[in-house]
Amino acid sequence: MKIGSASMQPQSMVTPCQACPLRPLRTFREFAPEELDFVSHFKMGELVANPGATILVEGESNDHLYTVLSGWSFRYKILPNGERQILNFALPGDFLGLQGSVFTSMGHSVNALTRTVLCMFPRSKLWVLYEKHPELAFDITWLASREERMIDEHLLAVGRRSGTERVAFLLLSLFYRCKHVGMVTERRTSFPLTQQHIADALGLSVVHTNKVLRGLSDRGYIVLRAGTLEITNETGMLELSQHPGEEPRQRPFI
Amino acid sequence: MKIGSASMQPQSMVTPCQACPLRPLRTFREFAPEELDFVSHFKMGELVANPGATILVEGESNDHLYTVLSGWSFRYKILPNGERQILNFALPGDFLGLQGSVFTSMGHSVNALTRTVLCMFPRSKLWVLYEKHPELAFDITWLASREERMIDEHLLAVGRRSGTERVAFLLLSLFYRCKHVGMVTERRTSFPLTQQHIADALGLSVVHTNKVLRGLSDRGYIVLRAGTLEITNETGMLELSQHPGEEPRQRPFI
DNA sequence: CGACGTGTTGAGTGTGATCAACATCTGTGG
DNA sequence: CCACAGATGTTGATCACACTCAACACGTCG
Repeated sequence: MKIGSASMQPQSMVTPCQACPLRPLRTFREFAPEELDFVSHFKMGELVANPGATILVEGESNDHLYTVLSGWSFRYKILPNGERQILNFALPGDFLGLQGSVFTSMGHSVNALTRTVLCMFPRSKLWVLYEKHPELAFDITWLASREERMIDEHLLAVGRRSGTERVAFLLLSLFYRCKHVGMVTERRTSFPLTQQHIADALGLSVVHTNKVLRGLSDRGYIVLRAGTLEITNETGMLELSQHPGEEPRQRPFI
Repeated sequence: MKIGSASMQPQSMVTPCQACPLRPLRTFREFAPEELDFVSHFKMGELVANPGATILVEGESNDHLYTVLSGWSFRYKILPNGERQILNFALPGDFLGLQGSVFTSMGHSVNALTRTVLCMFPRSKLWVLYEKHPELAFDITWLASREERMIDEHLLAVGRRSGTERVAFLLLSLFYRCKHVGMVTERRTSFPLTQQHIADALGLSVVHTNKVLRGLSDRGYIVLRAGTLEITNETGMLELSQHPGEEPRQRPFI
């Protein structure tokens, strides 16, 4: 596997928070002018991670927090015997690296799936944020709670759903998340996961994952090819996977 | 199943925060006098939940936050088809109900396993905490991150470990958590879970869980009976389950 | 061109599920 | 005091979902 690299962009080249392409989306909450002002100073630059690049490493401490600006990445853990469990995927607007700022080290690693651009915030200023901007501190708690909720759902899927249900569940969840950040047009979204990623997220083997995907395609639920996912039978997918439905709207982000 | 009840105790009957039985434990961080003062006003009373009683309900909003003072409880989700997935267990010092205060509703339910006493905090004052006590706000974020870390570990276990490994992993994790809050004497701790609980936490059937437990007993790893768990071969358990070892020291609590 | 990552399919196997029966123990009511 | 119901634990027999192994197709890239 070719491991991509990650590089830091100087402040001058980055998109200023005032022109953030995500904030206008209906999904994200409004910012008061002074909040926007603080965040734009909080942001120290951007990190560009190429496909396959490692953004955060389990066991290491990290001096930065990140918000995904564009691209796909994923959080995962590795067992001593080499087995990988993908814990969650990160899409634009998602927050990464909190554990490494709050504890002495990260409990998981993060890799880029596609070229990923992340806003970098210095851990050293996190405390100022908590002191001076309780609303933003609250937002961080909110985001941590949302992450917890997503893992809870994921754990329920892995623990108590069959292979087919799991795959349908994951695809639907990711589809809805893409939709909320404007990445879906006409029931379709770009979808950079390999079958290995799906398998590692769901606790299945690649071979079985392949057969399940084939089954879903054959029955007309989805079309998955060339890095694109199309949900051709949303109702069917909802029933099949016992999915709770789309995540409600409006959320904060930093 | 006999469903227990939960009842609120008037302020006068409760243990004051100044005399909190948990705070002196080495596991928990020190409090500045003004923090202790705030928290003692933040605490509005205690909730006593009998075994089997429901403390929090998925889908409902809740006006209170809780810290477990004594007893065992567990967080879980139920699938439409009735399957239950236990997400985590809560021990003394653990924080509950954040989701219901931060979102409009809880994403999971919480039930008492034994008689459980919880400190109640009003959601309405959470905002004051964020404004006036950024250190405590940070502690809440810390606790949310810790919960996330525990679920990550749990997800890794359910997704990528075998039945035996999973059971060993869960027992060891709970054992270490008990140890940190002073519930272990001589490699033993009280252990109120039924095999059904273990199965529902690990995504296994009760029957298989029973056989696995038997196997662990027969091979001398554990002794589990009459509500007591003894780890008779800790090294063996660590190897078998590929467990990362005891959680590091000092943590905050509210 | 070959190497490698990815996807596909078939054959055989096994871990863990399901079904079923029974043993304990508890609390409840007759 | 005993009979009974219900929750829990135990064990064996059978079954199936998902795993492993294996081979091959296809694309991209050096």
